[in-house]
Amino acid sequence: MAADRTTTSDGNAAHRPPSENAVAERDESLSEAFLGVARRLRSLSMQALAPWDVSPSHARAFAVLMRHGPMRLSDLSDHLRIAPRSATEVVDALQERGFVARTPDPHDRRAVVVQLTELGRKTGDAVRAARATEADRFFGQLSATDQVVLGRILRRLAE
Amino acid sequence: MAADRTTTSDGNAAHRPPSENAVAERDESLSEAFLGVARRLRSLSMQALAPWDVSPSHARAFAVLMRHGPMRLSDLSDHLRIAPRSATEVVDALQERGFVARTPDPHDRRAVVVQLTELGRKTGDAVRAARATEADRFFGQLSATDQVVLGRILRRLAE
DNA sequence: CCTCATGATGAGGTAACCTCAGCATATGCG
DNA sequence: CGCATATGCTGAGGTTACCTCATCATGAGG
Repeated sequence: MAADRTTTSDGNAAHRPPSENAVAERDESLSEAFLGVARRLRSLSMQALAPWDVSPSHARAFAVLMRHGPMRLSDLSDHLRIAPRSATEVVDALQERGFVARTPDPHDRRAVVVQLTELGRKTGDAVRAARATEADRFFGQLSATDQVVLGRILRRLAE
Repeated sequence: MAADRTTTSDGNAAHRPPSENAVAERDESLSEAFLGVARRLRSLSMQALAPWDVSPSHARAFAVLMRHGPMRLSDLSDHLRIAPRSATEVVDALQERGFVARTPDPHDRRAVVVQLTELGRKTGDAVRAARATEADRFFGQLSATDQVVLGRILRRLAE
């Protein structure tokens, strides 16, 4: 079903148009606020990546593969911090779209090495650019200092 | 299926135990870092709320109803910033567990008013406490100043 | 050699959303 | 008043992004 974008007409919901009047809470807990912003960010990312039929989690895999080159599926799952089974799914999606190829690991016949195809590299660059632009728009609402601070805070919260 | 917690044994994954060695990226983009932290936060929240068989999104609805009292389903969806259809689902779940009741709106026979039951109020308090504790543990990694700053940043990013 | 660990994947499940249709009721207007 | 249109909720069905458990092949150690 690869690039079957029958349902990708306008993506899904893009951003919330529930009833015009976004009442929304003012006094949320930090957790709620954080999750809320994350939801919004994910939605915007999906929009930004839609032209390549790529989702945020696909983009994460792209980033890892572009940064570190070919690697075993299990290594990819470690980098992404997801279960190996879930990495299989991401790779399936990327492979369907022709962005990566599975090749057997010469040192371990159980293992599979995932690597970007030529198309994958090109698309990966475009995706990276799109994400950067999108992030600029989103986090650009903050002062430069706040962006730095946020980065530091996030790094700490990620353990 | 209400409180069918057959699959709720240990929740799901709680936190990532993919392969011991969490390689994980160091130089992520702000977006990736943000989404990553959100994923972790959601997972921790789910654990914290599991004893009441309540999910993070249910907890959000709880919070709104406790803060503003009974309201129409569509108003709830506005507060939660989700589509009305999605609010129906949240209310279904809460009703199955006996936490809320649907009553007809006396002024508009199409509308449904959602309100907490006695059990809902009690559970809501417990849930609120649990969330607070959990948030303290999570955001407690940050200095008091950073927590304030983060709050401000989030509020801005939420528009 | 035989047991046990490990890599990937099939099967099936959850959470949290969404859209589109359809139905009932409300409402404005000629 | 009568009807077209708008609004409120929900059934049906779909997506993303994860997960566990079971299975199968292969690697490694005693």
